Amino acid sequence: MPEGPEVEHLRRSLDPVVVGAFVRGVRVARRGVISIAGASAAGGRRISDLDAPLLVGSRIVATLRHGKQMALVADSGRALVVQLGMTGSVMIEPGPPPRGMDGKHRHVVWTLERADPTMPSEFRVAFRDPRRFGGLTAYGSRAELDAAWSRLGTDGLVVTGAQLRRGLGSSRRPIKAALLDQTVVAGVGNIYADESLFAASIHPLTPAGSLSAPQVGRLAREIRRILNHASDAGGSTLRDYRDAFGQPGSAVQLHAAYGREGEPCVRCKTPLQGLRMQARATVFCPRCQDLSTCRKR
DNA sequence: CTGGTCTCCTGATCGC
DNA sequence: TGCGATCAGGAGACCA
Repeated sequence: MPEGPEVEHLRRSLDPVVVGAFVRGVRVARRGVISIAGASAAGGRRISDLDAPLLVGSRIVATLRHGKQMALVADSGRALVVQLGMTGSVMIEPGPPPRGMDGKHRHVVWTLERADPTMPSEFRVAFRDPRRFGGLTAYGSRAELDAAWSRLGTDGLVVTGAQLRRGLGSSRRPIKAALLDQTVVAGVGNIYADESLFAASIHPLTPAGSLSAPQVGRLAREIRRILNHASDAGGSTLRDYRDAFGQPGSAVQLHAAYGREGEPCVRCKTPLQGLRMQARATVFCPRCQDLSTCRKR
């Protein structure tokens, strides 16, 4: 499932193709995936009213990312945020539309054009999301986008110990639940929460506010390291994730905890344990991540 | 305010 | 071979 590293890698693969491109048109197959910031859902809007929010008639000047959200910024000042949810993808389509299953659930398809010898002058960019946990949110200005992103926690690829400590506060909820909260730290999802806690030797059920400053510092360091490493490896492709060119990522090979329940810990060979938290699979090493050693308060 | 649970949604996989 | 049940989970709604 796409988390910060997958979205970052998608952004990197998309950036050189879309920045500088002109948005000639858009086809909206499912209005429900679009929302307009500060307004009601786009469901009742006329399709033509969605042209400007979807950046038609403007040129894309930048791609940005915060946490699991990616934004396309246009020279009109507008910004469009893409959230991939579970199964979302943004794909560049230089040729004919994909057939079969890959051609289904393409909810929004833009036509872009650019003067570039490496691409046809006109190509499509498709937002596809079978399960529809993702969607598009249109912002009228960069300031609105910044305001929305300021309500999220610091991005996980750059989060410091002090910032993470501030985000965790004195909460007694399990540290893993806190890491999944995007207002605490943005971009950490189920996979990288497990990986980070494993790397920092912290049990997922440890009350967040009971961690010592050095423990939180180490956790922040591991989050940064793991998210950046995974981004460079192209993200974790379990099943659905692909970059803008349809390529899977190889970061699954880096996983030491996620998806390895019952397998030996890479550090101490103890079989990894599993539990469910908030209906999410959680894997940890009962020896390396011992709950009893956490600081009591 | 906080933290837990429910809900959305479809494709892959499993058991019979 | 077919088919129903189960599972995957991000994020916001909802509730105690």
